[in-house]
Amino acid sequence: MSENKTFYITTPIYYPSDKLHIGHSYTTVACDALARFKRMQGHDVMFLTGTDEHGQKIQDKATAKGVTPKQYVDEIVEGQGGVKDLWKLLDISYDRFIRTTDDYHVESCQKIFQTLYDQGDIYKSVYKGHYCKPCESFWTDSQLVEGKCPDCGREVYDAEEEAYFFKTSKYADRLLKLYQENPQFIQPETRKNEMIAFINQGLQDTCVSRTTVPWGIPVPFDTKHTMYVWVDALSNYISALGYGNNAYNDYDKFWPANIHMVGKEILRFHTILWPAMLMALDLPLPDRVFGHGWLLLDGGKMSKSKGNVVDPVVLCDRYSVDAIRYFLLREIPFGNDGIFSNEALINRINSDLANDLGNLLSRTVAMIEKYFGGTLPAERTAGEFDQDLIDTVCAMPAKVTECMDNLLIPQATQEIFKAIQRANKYIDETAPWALAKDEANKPRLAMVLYNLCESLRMAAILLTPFLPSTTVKMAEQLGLPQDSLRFDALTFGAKTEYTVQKGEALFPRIDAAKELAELAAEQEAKAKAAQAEAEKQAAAAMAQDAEPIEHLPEITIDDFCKVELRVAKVLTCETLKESKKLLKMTLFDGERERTILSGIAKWYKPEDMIGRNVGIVANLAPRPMMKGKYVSEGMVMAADMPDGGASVLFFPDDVKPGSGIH
RNA sequence: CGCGGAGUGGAGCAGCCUGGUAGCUCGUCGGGCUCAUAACCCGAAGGUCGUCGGUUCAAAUCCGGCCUCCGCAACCA
Repeated sequence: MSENKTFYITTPIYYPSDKLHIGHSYTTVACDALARFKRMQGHDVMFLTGTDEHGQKIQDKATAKGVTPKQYVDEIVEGQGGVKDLWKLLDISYDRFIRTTDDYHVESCQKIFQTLYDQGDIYKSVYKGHYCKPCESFWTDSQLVEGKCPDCGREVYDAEEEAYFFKTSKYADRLLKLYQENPQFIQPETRKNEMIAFINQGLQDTCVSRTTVPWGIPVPFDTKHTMYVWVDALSNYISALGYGNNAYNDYDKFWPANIHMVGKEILRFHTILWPAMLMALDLPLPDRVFGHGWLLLDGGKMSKSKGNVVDPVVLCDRYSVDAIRYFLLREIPFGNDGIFSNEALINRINSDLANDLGNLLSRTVAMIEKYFGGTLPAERTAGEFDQDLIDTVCAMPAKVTECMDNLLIPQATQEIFKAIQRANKYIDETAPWALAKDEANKPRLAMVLYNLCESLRMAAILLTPFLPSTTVKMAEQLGLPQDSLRFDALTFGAKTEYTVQKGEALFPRIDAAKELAELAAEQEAKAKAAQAEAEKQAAAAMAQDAEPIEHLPEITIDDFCKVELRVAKVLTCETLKESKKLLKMTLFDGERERTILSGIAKWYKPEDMIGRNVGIVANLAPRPMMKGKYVSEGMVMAADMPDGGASVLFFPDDVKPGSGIH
């Protein structure tokens, strides 16, 4: 049992409504490092990733593009630069890739749905919500923005829809017991409290079908319904092993999963709904669910309109795949959010990869070539400082393993770099260049360089799960056979002969100032392009949405001249106790002061108005307002805004009050 | 008072459970070295640990009040 233990790790299945970004890459790279590490430890690993391809949004996107939903997701998943290409680029060693549109998955889902229905865990009821007709979408109370449709901002009305529900509430007690008996089930710990609190609030049953979204797996016994997200998405973790289908036959071998790695936003579904579903199916539960943090940007979240979406492909082209992998694995703290910035990225690459690791290899190999023509002689003499280096390097495997077992990925990388730094210090302590001056010191010099080679070899083995292509280059330069990067070779002294060959720098040092300037320029160009695109789309949307304007009958120039439009300067402006809508202003119209009351108090404060030039209708008959308390002598010109607000027409300060407007 | 988390030298974090000279990485400054990718090594400066109060011989650490920031609050694909 200890031999060939299995290890099953999953990423979330990603929603391919658009290109994946650096956040998705983070999750996947983290799983990849864990999977590779476990494989090297000798575990029989199943590393699953995939895509969640149903739902309204994909249907909409496909329609907009004029293709079928399946064609749309095929392109994003399998097409050029798609999801699979991205994982290839990032050296993701997944064993299986599941698409929720795969036939075998559909088959499994339908069986699971049917089973749950037959045993009464899924039942038919009515889903109450708010419906937006133009968007054809249901919304819950909490989704509404100021009581209106979050997509289009229009009015919604209460509506009911027939739907199937899963009895989540039935499993509340068993879930709480699960958390209590398996403290490691939810990680990190702080999230666990959130989940417990959530359950204690009282669980409601989960809506698991829709009649309004055709792009989904049909409910087998009631085909006007399609499955709504959860059964479809979550069951991928077992359908991919062959549960409920004949495509695979690995369920008994790999289930239950050792780790479901998920983003913190979907942790709840994986720690409440998913175990509840498994309980209902009477299946074993996964060992743990890890909710990792997000990769945030300097200025907040990534958003397309800001033009600051970080594209992993661009970064890999620029800095190499392993540099990006390393940054992601090293920089995001355990379970917390991390911040992505170009500066942090460049600093991390320079200080750890270029200065410490790359330079250590470079100086070691260079010295062996320079002093021994590339091959270390067998005659070597131990000496001062050796033991401390060897102790540090030998302690490294156990420390790294412990970190990885506890999912402390950044700490694991740190342990390796501690040894690398110790090796750099060792060079300073032993000063090989001084030894080289005297032929008598050659055996000592050989030992110093040998110890460095062994340190580098050990580090390379342990770095392989994190930096798979870099360690191959290291092995080449150190003259190690291709298959020597194995955990069973993690013994100091296991390799005795070294013939090295200098190669290119592992990670060329980046000129940070120059690079940042270039990136800033690119970023600006992108933001501009994004803005232009957004404006274009907004204009198109406006044209499409434009409601017919009610035109007034045509008038002559004489009619127009009857209206006296003038510029006036606001002298005073105050709010009125009696009215929330009105601002009372006195204005200078070029010859006298006049009072105007204007219904703009909701959108303008007095200080916004005072001293500004506005356009007024000057010959409007004075009108008593507020029951005759005030008389308004004219009208301030303003445009109607879509939200019902007003935008006042201001003139530049150098326009003389009293100027006519035509 | 809805639930929960966080506030530590310029930046990012650890330490808090199990009170007892405040630690790490980056940055800054000074020095050393020259094998190496202007890299490496050593040293220094810099923090009354958000705030007020309490417990204690002793509090970043335990307890309470307050301020600030951030997650979650139900179906979001």
